[in-house]
Amino acid sequence: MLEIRHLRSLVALAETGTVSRAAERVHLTQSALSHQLKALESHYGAPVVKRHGQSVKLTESGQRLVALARSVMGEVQTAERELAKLAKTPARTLRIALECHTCFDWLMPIMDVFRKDWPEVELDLVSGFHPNPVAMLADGKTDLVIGSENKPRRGIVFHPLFRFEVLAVLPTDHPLREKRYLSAGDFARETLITYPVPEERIDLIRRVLRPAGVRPARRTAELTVAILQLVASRRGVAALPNWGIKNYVDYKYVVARSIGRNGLWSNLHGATTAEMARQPFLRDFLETARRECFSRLDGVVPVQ
Amino acid sequence: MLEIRHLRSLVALAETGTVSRAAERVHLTQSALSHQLKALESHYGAPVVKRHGQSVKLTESGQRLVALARSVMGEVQTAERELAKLAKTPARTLRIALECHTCFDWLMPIMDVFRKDWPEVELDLVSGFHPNPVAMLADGKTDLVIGSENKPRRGIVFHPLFRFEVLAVLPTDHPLREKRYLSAGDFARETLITYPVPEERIDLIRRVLRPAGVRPARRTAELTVAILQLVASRRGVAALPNWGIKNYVDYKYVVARSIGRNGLWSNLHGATTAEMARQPFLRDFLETARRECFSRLDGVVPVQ
DNA sequence: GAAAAGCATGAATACAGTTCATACTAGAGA
DNA sequence: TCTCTAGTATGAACTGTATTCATGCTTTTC
Repeated sequence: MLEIRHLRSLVALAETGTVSRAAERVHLTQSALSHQLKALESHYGAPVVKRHGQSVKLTESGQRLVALARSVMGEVQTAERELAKLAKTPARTLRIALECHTCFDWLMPIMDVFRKDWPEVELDLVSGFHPNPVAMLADGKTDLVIGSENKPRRGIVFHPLFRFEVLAVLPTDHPLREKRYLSAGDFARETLITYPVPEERIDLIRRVLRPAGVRPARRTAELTVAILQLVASRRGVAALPNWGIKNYVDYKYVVARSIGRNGLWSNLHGATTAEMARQPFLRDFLETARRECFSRLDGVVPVQ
Repeated sequence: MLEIRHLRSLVALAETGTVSRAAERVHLTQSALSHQLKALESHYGAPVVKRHGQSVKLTESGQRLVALARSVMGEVQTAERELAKLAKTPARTLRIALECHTCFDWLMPIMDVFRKDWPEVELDLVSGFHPNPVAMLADGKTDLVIGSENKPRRGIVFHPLFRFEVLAVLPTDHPLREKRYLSAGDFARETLITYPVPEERIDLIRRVLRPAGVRPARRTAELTVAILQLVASRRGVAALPNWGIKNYVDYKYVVARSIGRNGLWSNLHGATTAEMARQPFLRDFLETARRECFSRLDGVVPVQ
């Protein structure tokens, strides 16, 4: 029997193009989603997806179901917004903690969009540095943590947001600009300008430099613009998300290069308690974030 | 998390007005539906139904959900019809066996409506008398049995259709017409005109006359009009569904009286195998039948 | 020709939803 | 006012379905 959960899965499948990623999106294992698809196919007596090399493609039946799903999910969303207003719970708050500094940049416009749909939900940013933001969820200190950490933990749900490339940012006249991509060794004699957070929070250090035994000098700045200003004035190099520096690169204020042959990619997640994950307004927030980020930010792709 | 099954339950609740009957409609126990409602209410933080004496009324939230449900179920239905056409299964057949003779009268127009939505489904009427029609389901001799029998049986699902009153039909000048309602004893000296089926299939005999030890003379006729013609010409009395004789009573061809103080009521069900019950076209057929009967037939009420 | 990434599938498992048993409440009828 | 009936609520036990786990197979990539 067709249920809304099947529709959700199908939409995720249509949007990600593979069973595994779709499964992650709807918090299932690849296996579970595979079984689900099989059940649907035997129920309707028609294939829903077609193997197509590595990925899967929706058949005509599948597309019809996705169309249904989109429409139904839209209606459900609208209805749930209205129900939330009718609910007895008076003022609700969504407290958001950020693990990554740059996220401020895209979060603000998304909060504005969200406020239109859910005026009765109070939005708060939990500021300051926190050694273990995810633990704050369990402690009830925050409701949503946005970051890249993704180690499974009892009672905590990770919602994939998007995937982006971390680029090395150089002064326009820096000699390394000649290389197509930078390697760990290239940073050895540079000063690395970062946000004021511990080393293990900086992808470049944790995933590239430290494994290669490279420890460049470090200097910190609070704001993205401040970091870029330091780079432009040749005080060092930085590693920042592609979407965060696009404008500065376009205007030739700085130049950007990939880190490593395939680039250094990072996945952004939203973490919540299992209970919060059930709240319609939270689901809506995450969906808004994904949708808006894909359309606003350049170089952002679905989580892999 | 909201699922389509919740929406189905809510529609049933809105249409029947009580939890018990709604539960029967969606093949659940009263308890299960009660739990379901509670879960919905705690999920949305708002009551969905309000106790209102014997029955229950939907709250504003409940009504909003029912509106959602109606819309979603309509879309699902449309989509499933289209999927059925895309399915590999070539020609499918719905074989209908009737336990009650009069049912021909309302079934024909419903089959016409159904054919428009599901042109690819072949409709067959399984004719002739069958001692145990429900057993034919298990034997694969038929797909749907319409009748009043309702004893639970492994693998067989009973879908409530509607409830109607069986009225005594008398010649216009019969002395019993003076009574507001007839009792078992009143039939003692009458000839009872029935369809040619065994006694236990005739509600009046099984539920009223036999318990009272009354055994009137019997005479049979195949068609409803033939029975009415016999009654009108004073060859005996009959017991027929209210909706089947309305026109004849309105034109004073015969008169009708209740049987017993509260009338003799009968529930009509459609029985299928559990597997067939899952088929979208079958669900659609039953829904069409219910909808059309309620709007076409006078004196028809939901199953109690 | 490995290695990696992805899907399918049978068996084991977990959990949500259902049933069971029972209590409770409102109304109808004596 | 008391009893009876028809309806709903609820906790505990259970069951069946959906999910995960473990694994094998296929395609792509280097």
